[in-house]
Amino acid sequence: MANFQKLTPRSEDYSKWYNELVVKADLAEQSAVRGCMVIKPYGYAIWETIQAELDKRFKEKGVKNAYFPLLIPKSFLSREAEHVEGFAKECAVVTHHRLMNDPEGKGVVVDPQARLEEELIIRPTSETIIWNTYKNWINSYRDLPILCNQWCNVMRWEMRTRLFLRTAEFLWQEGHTAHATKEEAEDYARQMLDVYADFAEKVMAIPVVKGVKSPNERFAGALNTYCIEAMMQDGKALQAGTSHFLGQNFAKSFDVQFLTNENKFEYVWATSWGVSTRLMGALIMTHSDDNGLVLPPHLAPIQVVIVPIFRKAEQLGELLEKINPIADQLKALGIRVKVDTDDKYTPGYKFADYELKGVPVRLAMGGRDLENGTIEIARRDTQTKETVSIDGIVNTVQALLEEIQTNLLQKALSFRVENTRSVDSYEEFKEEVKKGGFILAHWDGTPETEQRIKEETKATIRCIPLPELKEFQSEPGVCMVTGKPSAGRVVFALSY
RNA sequence: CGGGUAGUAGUUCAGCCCGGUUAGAAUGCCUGCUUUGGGAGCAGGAGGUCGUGAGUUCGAAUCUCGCCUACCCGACCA
Repeated sequence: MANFQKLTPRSEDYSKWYNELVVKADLAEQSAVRGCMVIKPYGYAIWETIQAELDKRFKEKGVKNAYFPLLIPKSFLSREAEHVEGFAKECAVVTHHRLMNDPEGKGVVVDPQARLEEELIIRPTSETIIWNTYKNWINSYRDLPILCNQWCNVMRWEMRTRLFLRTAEFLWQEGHTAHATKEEAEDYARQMLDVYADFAEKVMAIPVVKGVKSPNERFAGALNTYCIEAMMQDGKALQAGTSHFLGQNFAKSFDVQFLTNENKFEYVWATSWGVSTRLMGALIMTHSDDNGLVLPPHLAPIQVVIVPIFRKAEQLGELLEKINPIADQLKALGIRVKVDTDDKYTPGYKFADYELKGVPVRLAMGGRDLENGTIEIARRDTQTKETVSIDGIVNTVQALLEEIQTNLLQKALSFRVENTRSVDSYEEFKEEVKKGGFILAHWDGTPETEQRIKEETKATIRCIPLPELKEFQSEPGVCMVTGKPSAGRVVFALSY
């Protein structure tokens, strides 16, 4: 047996495990640029599936895709006071437009003559450039609503970065909608949150808590921020998506008014919503184990891998006579199948490798199976395998993929339930927070109290759960810190 | 951005303290033979401006300083 490198176990060092997994499962790697990653083909294939699934759901909500510029005039950012306050510290700025040969012969230097009159900001988010554009698109109530989304990259000059979880440049989608009424905009922001939650649970098998952010955690420039919060295996919370009700803030900053059917001018109501490549991080930290990635079938680039076990080329041919029809039938059902006929690696190597890559179902067939009319079927999520008759294998696999999808969600949900608890005293809270998980506690609703809790325990309010989440509702009580009245428990946790 | 650790072959690392031929190992990679039911074996081969720029020195992977990058702890954030 050769010396192969296993992943650092999660119990030993969770973040080391995460970093190694991302690289070894071939999802992404560091680039030459600080904080910026290269997303490798296998990782990007997962992202493309995420995109495709979300895009389909957006379009069902009437959203159309568009594209706005990467660069934003510096002056735009200062139009909305809170917005600039929120992003100013992490912006990359373009100041020149030309290079020249170094007069001293050391490569190229920035041409000082080529300084821009107004600096351009590499978008950290696109509200400003989009609202500047919407101004030209909107005259009357008949122009509304505008429901646009763009898939793009953004840049936030983060101090400390981690692959997928927090990179200086990341990929995302940002939806920006314009509405005639407050009610319609609020409702739309809420609906998009449902789209995200449904996607997270059905496709990514990640259970999420839908809620609203406390004022401290709200998006810069928003009146209300809805979010979905997920619990990672180490008990920390990860914000998986946000949907903002922006009120008329951006309309006022960019003077976007429309004429109502009563011939009056009114400011437009806005929403914005987004999810990013951070979802990849959520995916990894929700399902994967010490043997590598575990992918929910709905997202797996390869859903089923078939490994023939053979000695000679003739034997491979015999095996393929059985395997190819199975692969074809699976493909006909829309299942993504790979038949691995490579003769360079041994079956053992392949098994370990596909486990590292998170392929949900593995079929293996060798000489014994040929004689017996059987096939070995192994599932990634439970690490179990059995030898079954080749008859009906196609239906078995199809059903198993759905079972794995369901099982992953259930497993993640159970984990969250086990690690969610109510706490009433602040002393107890301080102890419980260290153990990780979600803590449901009463809070007086003030930013001061939240800030104090954050400073003393590092825990933040992840969200105030929506009323529809029955298991998160509670009787009114008193704040665990100040003793002042509290309408209901909110979710506290350490977070990414 | 502050404190700490590190950067040598594709990867993981040894060598550095105490400067001195041609910089090593394992693994991976290539070729051939052999093997294939949980990371096979043998033989041969390719692969490194020692992160980068200065400096000290007759001589630097090794000593000094700057810079870059990664990781950990803070502050900041999706």
